Amino acid sequence: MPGDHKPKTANGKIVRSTKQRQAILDILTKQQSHLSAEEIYQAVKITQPRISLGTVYRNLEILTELGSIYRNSFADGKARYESATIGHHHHLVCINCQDIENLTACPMAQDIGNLAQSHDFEPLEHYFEVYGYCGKCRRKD
Amino acid sequence: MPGDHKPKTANGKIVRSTKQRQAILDILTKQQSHLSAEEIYQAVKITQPRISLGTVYRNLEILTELGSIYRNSFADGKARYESATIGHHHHLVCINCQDIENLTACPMAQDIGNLAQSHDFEPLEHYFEVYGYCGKCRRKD
DNA sequence: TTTTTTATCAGTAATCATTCCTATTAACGC
DNA sequence: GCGTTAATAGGAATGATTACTGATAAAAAA
Ligand SMILES: [Mn+2]
Ligand SMILES: [Mn+2]
Ligand SMILES: [Zn+2]
Ligand SMILES: [Zn+2]
Repeated sequence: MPGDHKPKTANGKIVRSTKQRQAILDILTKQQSHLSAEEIYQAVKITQPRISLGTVYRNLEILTELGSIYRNSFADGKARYESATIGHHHHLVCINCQDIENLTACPMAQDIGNLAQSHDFEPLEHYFEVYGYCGKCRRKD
Repeated sequence: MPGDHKPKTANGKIVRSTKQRQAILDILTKQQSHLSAEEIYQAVKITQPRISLGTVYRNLEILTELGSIYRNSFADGKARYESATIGHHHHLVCINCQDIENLTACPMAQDIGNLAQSHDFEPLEHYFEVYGYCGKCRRKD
């Protein structure tokens, strides 16, 4: 089958299937939340007690490159990961309870998508995050 | 004059006027670029040779709180600061030459602004960044 | 002006997320 | 199974940011 290659990363190396990488992907697929590297590390240790934090970081990078997961960096300066099965979306972040809600609407689908022409810019990726108070926290105040 | 208060931070402390803080604000006002804390530190050392990096960080936090400057955290995980005199805007980031261009258009001014109602969410701040290739780098390729 | 108060300072240590290093392990094509 | 080499565990190193501490200097009070 021409064109049917093994998955490769940007550096050209063939990506092997390992228990550690599969366990990380499983957690993100089942939990459908926005987990930090440390949180993923704690969760995956249940089934893979000997896994190291470095392995978690390396696999999160590979899985992001493969398009299996999304990496999002939020205002607190730490990255959070989620399964890509849900598809492209954005985020509403509560500054009180830290809860992160997905937002299906995308600004690039609107007139802002025209910025490429007017600014001579070729967009590849984009991020849109809204910070504020979620319904629960608003009612507590 | 009722209502004419001294500037205060969130914790209620009066904000004093110091050479160090003024020098940091001057650099961001004159350069009108997106500088990291380290870059600001190097620039301010010219006029304030004894300033410390900790002082730079503390003042960037205070100036952000006062609304005099904007803090933006980009995908590389480090914060960059700019004068707030230009007003609210967003960013086009070139992934080749790292140049950051301002984008006046704002997604919140479009239909996405309605998300507050449909998601029971009270938006306070938001960030929109587009990553891709600027005109210069696109023509080199 | 002189004194008092205390926000801010310089210097430095500590923290936190992330990346790098190296010897060892294990996936997978043959 | 065997050999190649991607991937791993463990730990050290890095880089950005924050916290601590005694000294300094803006405001405020006297
Ligand atoms: Mn999400
Ligand atoms: Mn800007
Ligand atoms: Zn989008
Ligand atoms: Zn906006």
